[in-house]
Amino acid sequence: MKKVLPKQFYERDTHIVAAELLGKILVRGVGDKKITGRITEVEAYVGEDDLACHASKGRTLRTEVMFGEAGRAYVYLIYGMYHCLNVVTDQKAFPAAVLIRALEPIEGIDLMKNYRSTEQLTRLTTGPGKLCDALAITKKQNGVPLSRSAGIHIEDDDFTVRKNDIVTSPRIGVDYAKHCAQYPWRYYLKDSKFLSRT
DNA sequence: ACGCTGATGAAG
DNA sequence: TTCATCAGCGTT
Repeated sequence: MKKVLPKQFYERDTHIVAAELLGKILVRGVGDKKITGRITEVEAYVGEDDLACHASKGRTLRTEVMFGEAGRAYVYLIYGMYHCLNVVTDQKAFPAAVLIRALEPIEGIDLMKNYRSTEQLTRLTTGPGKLCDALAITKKQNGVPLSRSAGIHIEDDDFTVRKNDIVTSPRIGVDYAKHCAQYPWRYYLKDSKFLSRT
């Protein structure tokens, strides 16, 4: 039975949310079309003390969403050309989020191929920038509560993920974050063919 | 190994 | 107001 993850799901410790998001379905509604994929890889960004987290710069226009309510989308532009999708976690006023890094495509694959301009299934959603391309996610979605009406939400379809299926590693692309760079805060499904490059 | 690209925050 | 930096990707 599919059910939309409620706000309470996100209002918990970021690492628990991150691990539990693996295997869930990211659902994107664009017009009357639907694009979905199973989450295979995520990263946790936790608080102002985490030097890899944008919130370590303090509360600014950009990081405002992370300081707000859980269960909202935090979308930003990186390297001038790619968008990244995060979901805000934990309590209000504590800035934290989970970056969605990779998906296994399920529905709307032809649409994803169009958005991405490639035919290869494994190149559609295997990276945070790629999956935003494939699902047509931009800063227009920044700050929206994850819900059906917003055109973006996450569902539980009772897919089972065992503890042994989850692997952790240091986060990608955060070498600048000093001691925080080695925190094993990347979570992914061990046997998935749909992961970002290592 | 490198260039693309523009928002962001820090420096001045 | 400029400047270096960046939670990535594709091509070389």
